[in-house]
Amino acid sequence: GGAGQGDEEKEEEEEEEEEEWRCPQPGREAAPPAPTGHGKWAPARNAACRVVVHVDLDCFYAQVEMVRNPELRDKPLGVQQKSLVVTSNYEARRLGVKKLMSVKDAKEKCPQLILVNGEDLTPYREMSYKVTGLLEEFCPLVERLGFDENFVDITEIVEKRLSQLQQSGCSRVCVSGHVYNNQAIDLRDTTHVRLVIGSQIAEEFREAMHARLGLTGCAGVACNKLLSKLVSGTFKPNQQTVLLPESCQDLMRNLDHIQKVPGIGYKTAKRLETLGVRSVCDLQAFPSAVLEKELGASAAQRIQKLSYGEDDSPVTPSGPPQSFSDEDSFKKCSSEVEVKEKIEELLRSLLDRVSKDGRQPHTVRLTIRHFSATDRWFNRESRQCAIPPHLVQKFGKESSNIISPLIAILMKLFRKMVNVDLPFHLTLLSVCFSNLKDVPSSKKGSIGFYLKQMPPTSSSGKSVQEMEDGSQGEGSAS
DNA sequence: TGGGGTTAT
DNA sequence: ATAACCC
Repeated sequence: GGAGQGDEEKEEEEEEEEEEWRCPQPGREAAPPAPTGHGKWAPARNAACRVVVHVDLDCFYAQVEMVRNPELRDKPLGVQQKSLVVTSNYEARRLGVKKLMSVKDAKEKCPQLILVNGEDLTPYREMSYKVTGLLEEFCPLVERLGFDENFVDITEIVEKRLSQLQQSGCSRVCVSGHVYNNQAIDLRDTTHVRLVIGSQIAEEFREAMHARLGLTGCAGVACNKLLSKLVSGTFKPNQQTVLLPESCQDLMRNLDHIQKVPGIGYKTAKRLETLGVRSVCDLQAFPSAVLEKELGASAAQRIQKLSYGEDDSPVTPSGPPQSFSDEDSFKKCSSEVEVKEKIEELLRSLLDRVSKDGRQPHTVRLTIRHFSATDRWFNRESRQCAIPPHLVQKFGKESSNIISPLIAILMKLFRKMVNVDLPFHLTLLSVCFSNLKDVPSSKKGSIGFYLKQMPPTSSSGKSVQEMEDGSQGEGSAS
């Protein structure tokens, strides 16, 4: 369904920023009290919609630094990685510090700027997962996007509250926060009602984040991920906005460039420009057949639907991370010894993270970037390989010397990419563990595990022997 | 111009 | 293994 196409007749109602609404008068075209399984005669606008919230933390790294050190609260603050200010707080933004500004420019614009180093992402990563975890307490369908954004599919919570409301005969529902375009709410429209309830839940999310974690952020509420994400940015620090379907086209056409559409990145935007497609309107009106020849049928259909605000992609629960990586960039690295030292440093912190996670990676990858005066991106190369099983087993364990065999593997991967007999000039090294698997429960070979986890079966009661058998290959390292 | 992540091909 | 996308 074209979300914004069906312009049903609806009466104008009085509305303000925070509204109160009465239920439909009995006798007028009242919405049937059917949560989802309505009959075939129900008007199309009563079809159940998804309700998706996009939660977007305000200037995340800077906020985390301010939570860690409240003295920074009211001062202009920037988070620095190498020669860049990657994020700043609103005080600094007021004084002209923009996202991803060079330290040089930022200091010129704002000499009082306080800078903290943010190259170690550990505090941000930890806070990020606290936010996701908090949202997961409300509802299991939480998808992460980067460290500072989450999508939550709250359709089920909304349905539950809707039927509670209907059963209790409650006649008032109040929107929380802004309504995009200041559009009038029609409470006879169950989609409106669902989204209004969604706005209340979004408010609860933000209240919980502030009360429990001290964080502020924006939220957008809409019928799909695309729209919720786009609408969350309409009122910016620490506010929320709900999009009603009738304003969908407005939202999409207000985007000044196609690259603002999430899912249309740098490359496709460039290719579309070649075709003369610059605005969202251009993309909507562009002949599908031509677009499919240029981008392939799949991508073409997907992005053209995106241009109409249509997005049926589900909120996919992220769960634990699929990979752990650690990287470092630098001006120059040109000897094998240097490479080995850098790799070892990356490896140490990675192994720490992996062992805290508890799962075992089965793949390791090394990525490098060669120096290039022009075009700093694109020239990354990587090689990966399976981690030999005998090393995989050593992952959760303390003390075992897993680090030197891993360095050996990574140096082999390095030599697959770089002929060390020739001069080289690297500007980045990255190590990534992936293909993470839960450690098989039959092989959790630590003493502590057996002492604590003795299961109810009688056969496992004689585990003193099993413990010694089972720990032969693994526990011996300690 | 950071230091991360994901999915598709 | 790379290329695209996201932050």
